[in-house]
Amino acid sequence: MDQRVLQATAVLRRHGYKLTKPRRLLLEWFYRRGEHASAQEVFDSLCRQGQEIGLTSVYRNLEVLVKVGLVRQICFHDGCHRYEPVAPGEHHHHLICSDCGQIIKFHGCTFDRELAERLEQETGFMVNCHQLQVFGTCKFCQQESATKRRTV
Amino acid sequence: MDQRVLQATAVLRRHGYKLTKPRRLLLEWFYRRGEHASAQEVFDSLCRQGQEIGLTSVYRNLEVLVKVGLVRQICFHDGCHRYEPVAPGEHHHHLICSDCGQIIKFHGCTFDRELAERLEQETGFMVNCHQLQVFGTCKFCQQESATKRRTV
DNA sequence: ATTCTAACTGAAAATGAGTTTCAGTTAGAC
DNA sequence: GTCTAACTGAAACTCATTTTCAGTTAGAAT
Ligand SMILES: [Mn+2]
Ligand SMILES: [Mn+2]
Ligand SMILES: [Zn+2]
Ligand SMILES: [Zn+2]
Repeated sequence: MDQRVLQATAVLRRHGYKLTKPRRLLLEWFYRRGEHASAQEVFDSLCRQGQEIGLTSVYRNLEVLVKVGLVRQICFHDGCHRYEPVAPGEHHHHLICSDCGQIIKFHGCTFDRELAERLEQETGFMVNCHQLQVFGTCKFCQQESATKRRTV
Repeated sequence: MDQRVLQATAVLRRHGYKLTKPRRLLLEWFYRRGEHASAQEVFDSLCRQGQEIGLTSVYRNLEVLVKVGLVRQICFHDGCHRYEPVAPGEHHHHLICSDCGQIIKFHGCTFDRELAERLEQETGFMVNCHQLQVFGTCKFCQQESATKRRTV
């Protein structure tokens, strides 16, 4: 079994979860396939691979994987939640086109320990993680709307 | 009519929208009531006030207000979209308790023009706005889980 | 290895946020 | 005032996600 899947299994165990077939399939899928997938997309992809898994289990176990910190849930305002594997030591955020929904990831986050500590002191919260979404218009959609303006 | 509603009306007109009763009710509601409300909550609150408006119109016009930039849509991962009025010159983000869902707003964002410009150059996007969510555990939920651990 | 059972699975039904439809109404241009 | 494209709201619909429940399984205990 893949090294990452093995480590993830240990994390599940530590939280009192068994390693079941659906969980293994999800972990393998994320570690070889991808980012920003919806529950339905993961399900469809696994079905196409000929794997046996129920859509209910996909939803249920995505929730488990998010809870133990192996997967991150993100909202891109496109009608469903999307998921991506958490890679230790890696940190990125997303640039989203408000017109077409295209998603680009980027590095170089400006959220720092200083701000986190200030928030903890001022609010009593214990800060755990953060998500940043930058919205804009992609190159293609900019041209698109420029063309339309000229034509009208 | 309230000054802010009047200004907002001008924005709507500029974008080719009429000022209808539902739109006026929504604007008035946001400018005197609040932040982080779901469509259903705005609807319920207006009904309790004895106002006549359909839930369909609430959804439809929240979309319009977001499109013209008078209202912001945010996802707090609690099952529905939430909305808050955009106040020019004001800029804040949110600290969310992963346990109980409590939302605290904070100022002092570290997203800067420099990062925005770097993204624009590297991706060709035109950056418009951004949202930052910081997740953690609130004071109450920290105690809660400490107590539970001791009791078990 | 066999037994045991709490955790787990998946099909089907239910839920609920949000959207679409459509017949009637209205803002506001002329 | 007249006219009509934009708008409204009730009802029907969509579809992501959750719940239910009868049957299965991981893995702890013996
Ligand atoms: Mn990503
Ligand atoms: Mn806010
Ligand atoms: Zn960051
Ligand atoms: Zn900011």
